[in-house]
Order: sequence, then C-alpha cells, then structure tokens
Amino acid sequence: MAASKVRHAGTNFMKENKNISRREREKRRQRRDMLAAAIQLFSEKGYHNASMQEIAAKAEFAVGTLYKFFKNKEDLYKALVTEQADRFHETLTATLAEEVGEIEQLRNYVRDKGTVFMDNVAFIRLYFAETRGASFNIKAGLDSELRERHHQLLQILAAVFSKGMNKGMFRRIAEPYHLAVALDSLCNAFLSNWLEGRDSYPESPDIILNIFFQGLLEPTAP
Amino acid sequence: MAASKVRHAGTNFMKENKNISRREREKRRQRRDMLAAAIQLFSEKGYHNASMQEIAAKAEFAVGTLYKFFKNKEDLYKALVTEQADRFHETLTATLAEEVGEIEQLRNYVRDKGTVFMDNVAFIRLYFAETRGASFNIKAGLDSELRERHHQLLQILAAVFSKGMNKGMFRRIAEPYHLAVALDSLCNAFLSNWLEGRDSYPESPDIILNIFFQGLLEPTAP
DNA sequence: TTAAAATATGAATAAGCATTCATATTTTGC
DNA sequence: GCAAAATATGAATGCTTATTCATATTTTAA
Repeated sequence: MAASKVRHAGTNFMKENKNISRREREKRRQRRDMLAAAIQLFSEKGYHNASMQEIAAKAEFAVGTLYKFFKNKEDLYKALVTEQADRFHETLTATLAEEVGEIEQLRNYVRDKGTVFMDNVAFIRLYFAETRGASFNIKAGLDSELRERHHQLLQILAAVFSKGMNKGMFRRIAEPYHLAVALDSLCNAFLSNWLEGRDSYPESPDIILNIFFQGLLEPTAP
Repeated sequence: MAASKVRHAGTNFMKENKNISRREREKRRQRRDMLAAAIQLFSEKGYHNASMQEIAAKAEFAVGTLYKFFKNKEDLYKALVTEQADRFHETLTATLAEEVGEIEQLRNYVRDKGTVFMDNVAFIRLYFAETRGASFNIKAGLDSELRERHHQLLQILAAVFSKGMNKGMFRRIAEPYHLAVALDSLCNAFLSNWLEGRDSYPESPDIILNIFFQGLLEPTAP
C-alpha cells in the first residue's frame, strides 16, 4: 500500500513530538482491556480464584500475551489496584483543592467520595480489602503503599478541619487528623451499607455531616 | 488397671449428666490447638497461602488428623471465623445489655469494643476482611452470615440511641440505626489506625464519643 | 512483493496443595 | 497382658494453575 510509508513517517513524527503512534495507542487499548477483564474477575472471585487463563479468555487474548504486558500475576494485580487507587486519590485531592470555604469543602468531599465509589463498584471490594482488610500477603508492600496514600489524603482533609478551627468556624472537639479519620470512616460506613443494599448512600452530604456538625447531646443547661 | 472400669463407668455417668469425659476434654483441646494454629497462619498469610500441611505442622498433628476434625479447609476456616465472631458479638451484646443509662452504655460499647479487639489482634485482620473486605468467595454464605450478625448488633446499639432520644437526652440528628453505623465505624477507624501503628486507641472512650456529643460547628447566633 | 523483525499464540511444563487411605499406634474392655 | 476398636499418621494421588517457549501470524520497510 502506498500509504504505508507515509504512515510510518507520521509515526516517527508523532513519537518525536511526544504524541502517541498508532501502535502505541493500540497497546494501551489492549492493556486497558486486560485490566478491565482482570478487575471484573478479581473483584468477583478474588485474587486466587481468578486464573490467568480466565483473565486472558475474558479479555480475548492468549495467556502469553498477558505476560507480554505484565511480568506475572502479582504484577498485573498491583498495576490494577495502583492505577485505580490513583484515579481515586487524584479526584478527591482535586476536590479538596478547591477553595470554597471549609464547610463546602467537607460537603464536596462527602459527595465526591460517594460518586467515585458508586461509579466503580467492581473496584470497591478490592479497595476495601486493600485499605482495611487483611492484606493477605499477596503483593508485599502494596498495601503499605496504599495506606500511605490514604494517609496523605487524610492529612489534606485534616488541614481543612484545622483551617476551619483557626477561623473560629469549627470547635476543637478533637484533633484535626482524628476528625479526618472520623469523617472518612463515616463515608465508608455509609457506602458499605449501601453496598450491602441495606440503605442508600445519602443524596445529600448533609446527612453525614450533620452527625459532625450538630452534636448528639441535648444541651443540658443554658 | 483396676481404675479403668471405674473410669469408664464414670465416663458414661458424666456423659449422661452433660459433663465432659476425659477423652472429650482431650478432643476439645486438640481442636483448640488446631484452630489456634490456623488463626495464626490465616491472619499472617491469608486463606490461600496457608496450607493444610502447614497448619497441621504448626499444631503438631498430621494432616490426616486435621481432617478428622474438619471436613475440609473451608470448614476449618468457617469454624474459625464463626467461633471468634461469636465470642465477639456475645461480649458486646452483654455490654449493651447492662442497664446503666444510655450515655454510659455507649461509653462501655466503645471501651469494650476496643478491649476485645486489642485482645485478639491476630483475628482482627480476618474480621475486617470478612466484615468489610472483598468477601472473595471462599466460604459462600459465610460473610452474609457475619454481616447479618453485625447488623443485629447494630440494631441493639440503635435501640440505645432510640431510647436516649425518647428520653429527650439525645437530639435526633440522624436515624438511630445510622448513628449506630456511625459510632461503630468510628471505633473501627480508630482501631484500624491503631493497628497501623499510626496512633493509639483512645484510653478514654470520650475522645470518640465527643465527636458525637459535642458537634463540630461553632454556634453562630444565640 | 518479500524477507526480516516484531508480536501473538496456546500447548506443554512444573510446582503447589487439598484430600484420601492403607498402615501404624494407642486405647479400651476383659 | 491381650486382641478388638478407635484413632493418628503422612506418603501418594490427582487436580489446578502460573509460567514458559517453540511455533504461527502480523507488521515493517525496502
């Protein structure tokens, strides 16, 4: 075909310009497809019960091809969890970066955490397992890496509480970091409830925030 | 031995009287030892990476003996998790059964949940994995059973909130069940923090309860 | 068009591990 | 003490599955 030479020239041109060649795009698509198949099977059947052959079949590749992209099963799993968690943390970090006042920031955090979770149900089980559950040795170091990232997010959240306190907007009822832990865990609890089909995740973040904001105890004396 | 007949007679006598024979006691000890070895290995290495041979070795029995006590690996795992969770829920149910006033009940719940967890660190990882994590198919039905039991405990906790509200002691800032979910998840979050070595679990339950009781927001106008 | 290079394939290999069962050891009842 | 009966043992079996690699297919570049 006459076009082939042209196409090739184009390819080189694009590479040099930090764009992506056709082949590169194809590779990424393949990788995406593999990860998509893997996330489904892992979250359905767990790490050990999902075989490489199954994953390959579901992604419509041969096993050998899987190994062209991922050194081994653990590597595949790590890539999966890490990339998803990244998207996760990026989203929520961006949410907290908006300077819209502390109360609004908290409201947005609760809302967006809900949204991200709902949009990635398949991944959530893995995520819970990784961040809270028995880390199960698969992947030495993976979970401490994830925990660390989670910790960083909580620190950003803690800063919001801290700032609100300095402004005299929030009372110092606990350490800012503890409040961050608390708010985040409230979201998790409600999301977990929602996952079990026990309840729906609150439409409005205020239902969760009220627990923080209102205080439970009836004021006793004026 | 002259004693043997006597012993045997005694055995029958005891059986009839719902007491335990020597052999029975021995059996239970063996079972306990097996479960103890299993819990260590499972919580260290996870279900799939702990082999029956290893468990047997650690408990100082032959594999075959393990199979005299448990139908198969899954059965062993189920027994383990179920029995531990039972102790768990019995303890906390008992705690909430004491009629010492709603505030004190909540305080006791937070305290005892902390204690029980600290005393069973090895099990906690499994527990978290079972109650929150990817249920991972091992043991179909196990996790829904555990979730159900957890749900029941939360309902008892919810009743405490409900009662406190009726007495005008608590404000109705959220559904009682939601408050139960929230308080329980706060405990989990702090315990999980403690597990990671990030922080110690609060000596006094009040640190956790304050988050509920005080309310974060500074009152704006009188 | 064509041959060399790159890539994809999946059958074959090897290792791990749950489970069984023929045999050895211990306990029981006399 | 002794021989059934009960119990414990761990080597052998069979199955699953991660990983490899010789071969087939596709792409590249002339």
